[in-house]
Amino acid sequence: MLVNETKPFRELCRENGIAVTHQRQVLYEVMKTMHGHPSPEEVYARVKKKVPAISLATVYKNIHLFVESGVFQKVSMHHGSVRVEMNGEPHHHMVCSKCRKITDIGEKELGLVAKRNRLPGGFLVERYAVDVIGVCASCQKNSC
Amino acid sequence: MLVNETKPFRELCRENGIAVTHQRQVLYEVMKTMHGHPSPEEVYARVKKKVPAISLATVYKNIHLFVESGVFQKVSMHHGSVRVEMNGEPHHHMVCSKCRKITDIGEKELGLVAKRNRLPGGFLVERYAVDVIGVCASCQKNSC
DNA sequence: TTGTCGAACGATAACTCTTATCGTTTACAC
DNA sequence: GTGTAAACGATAAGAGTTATCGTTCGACAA
Repeated sequence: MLVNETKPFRELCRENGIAVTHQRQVLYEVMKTMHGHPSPEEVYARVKKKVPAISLATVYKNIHLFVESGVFQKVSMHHGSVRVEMNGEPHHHMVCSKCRKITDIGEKELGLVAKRNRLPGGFLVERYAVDVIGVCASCQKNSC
Repeated sequence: MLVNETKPFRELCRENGIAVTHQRQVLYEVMKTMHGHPSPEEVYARVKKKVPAISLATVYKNIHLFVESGVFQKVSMHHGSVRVEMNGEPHHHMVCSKCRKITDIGEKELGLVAKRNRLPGGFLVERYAVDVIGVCASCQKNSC
């Protein structure tokens, strides 16, 4: 499900059976450069600079397409709205309970082990999504 | 933050500085009997049977109160809406990627270890919230 | 290159979930 | 009992997202 970063966009579309449109391509290029966990609105604002006539609906529709195709991932925790992430590496999230900010943490740095393929009840594991809830360094200083 | 199950509701309110109202009490009693991860609408439907005149806004307001007081927990992942849970034991969630159903799994059954108090960047850990994404037994059978 | 057709687009209405507002009612302290 | 602040119910408003629909555009065959 990981994306070959060097694969041209045109080929990526063919694989997923979707058309190559100007809007779609710009959206993809812009999203690739965005870090963190942008909301659809944030993506929209960025893309609008390059394609001023683009519609918010188009942004939503294509974000769904990209997520369904496995090009980007959806993050739906601890936010009021849907977020996407372009980080293809296995990682988890540190969520600050004060400022709500979310930071990525690599699977190795987190150091959780003991992964299994099956869990009680016959649940077949695909992946673990770990949110570490706590207080970020900045909020500890400011004691906000 | 864990709730003493035998503590009367009146005392619980006094501790948190909130008034004891009929609606509040019924809401609390009803929620205590609900399992899984009900939405505010589901809670509302249940409470309405006992207090037909209750307003959805009151349900929302009191759910917030209960969550802020630590009486119940909020679950905000992988759902389109806010969910609450009354399970006071430390546990995590198995999320089926096919049917979106969420099942609790105890911390011990999950078997993850290596918890730390500090993470890179000085992040101070309060707790881990683990979502195991995969396919539930029922969806494996039905291959839906 | 051109023509055809279905997919994608933009604009915007509609929908869902949640919160805010406000006049009325109720709990609690005195 | 009485006064006051909190809580209530009804409902409007707001945010985020999706659906609708008429128009435009990309893909593919001729």
